[in-house]
Amino acid sequence: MKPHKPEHPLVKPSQVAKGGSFDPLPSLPSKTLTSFQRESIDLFVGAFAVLSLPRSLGEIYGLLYSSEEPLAFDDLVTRLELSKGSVSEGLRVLRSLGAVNLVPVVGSRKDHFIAEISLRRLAGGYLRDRIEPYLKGGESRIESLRRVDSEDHSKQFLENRINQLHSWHRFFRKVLPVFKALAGKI
Amino acid sequence: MKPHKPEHPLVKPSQVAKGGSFDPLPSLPSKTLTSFQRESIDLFVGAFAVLSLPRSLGEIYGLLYSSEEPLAFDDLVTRLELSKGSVSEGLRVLRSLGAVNLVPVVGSRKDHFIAEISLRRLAGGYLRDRIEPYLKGGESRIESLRRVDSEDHSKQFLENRINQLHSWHRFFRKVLPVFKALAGKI
DNA sequence: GTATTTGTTCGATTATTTTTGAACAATTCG
DNA sequence: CGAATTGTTCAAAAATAATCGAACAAATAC
Repeated sequence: MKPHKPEHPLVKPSQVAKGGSFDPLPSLPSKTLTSFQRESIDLFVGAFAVLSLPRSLGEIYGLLYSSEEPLAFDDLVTRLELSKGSVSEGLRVLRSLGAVNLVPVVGSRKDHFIAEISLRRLAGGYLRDRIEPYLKGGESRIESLRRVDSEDHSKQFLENRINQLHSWHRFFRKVLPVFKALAGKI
Repeated sequence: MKPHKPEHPLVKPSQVAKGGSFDPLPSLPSKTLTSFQRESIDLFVGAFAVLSLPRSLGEIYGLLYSSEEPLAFDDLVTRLELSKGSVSEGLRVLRSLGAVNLVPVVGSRKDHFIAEISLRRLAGGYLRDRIEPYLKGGESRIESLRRVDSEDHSKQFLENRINQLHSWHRFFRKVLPVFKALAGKI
């Protein structure tokens, strides 16, 4: 059956890669930010959205990335106009991903943060936390498929599918390290 | 400052790569499904979750993947116990991603669907729809950063950052095709 | 010790996404 | 032409996720 109406959006707004279209983002905090910082935040909010990571993470990373000096917790709260809760949580996740590092600043007892700028480490953290755990468990899952008996399926079909799953699995296990290695060259 | 309490989950449930842990998924439809189908659905729901794609998409793809014959719209509705709306929308997205194909079935006027099983096409569709648009626009965005004047930033710092963004951008533009090509070899 | 600063926690609120279901449109059947 | 089948649409509900903010804890300062 044909569609009643011609078209319809394909991806959800938060995942839309707003690339060339410079349509105004849902209003970014502007006060006390340089235009470089504003544009960077914008850029990273978009990049994080591609990975389905929340906007606040993109804002925090973007501001740190575009700041010459380490920023304190409090700077993030005031400049991004985020709540302390969001910043605390955001930093926790970013740090666990290895995207943000805590640095000591002499003469201050506040924590200070800088953006990790090694692509290798950025990509590595993301893959480690978000992709690899799934791949890791996949092995045994696929193996357990071999142990289901045919029921309604032809032996042939089952074997083809399971073999394919295996080879997909091997593929990703092989390619991720290659990807990381390449990222290390940047 | 140190955390008050030791730990806390790191990623949201929907993104958790439930790998080795065979904890029961939030209840899957079981009626009329073979155990191979149930396990496959489970597997793909997890894989789709890694990409932050909704559970219903994983279920639909998983069932098609593990079905020997093409399935009609209606089969999906009844076997997965999803609403017609969800299946319609799910198929629309999966088709647009190139993950599901419409096939003719003689003697039936219903639409019938099969899973795309070429990794090359699967990955290609995802990258094309979700990643490439962002990369595409990135070019001009980064270029426009060059035109902001220094304000508070040192010339040096700005240049470093912008050059790095450029090289990241080049990296991804180069690596994605390589990835696709590799996926084509499977 | 008491106060202040700094950051975390967590329940509540808001925002977003996903799913449902009923109305509707298109197509084929008789 | 109706009637039946097949699938789409879209508003509303449900589910999930993100953010806020007040209460709290830890560490240092005084």
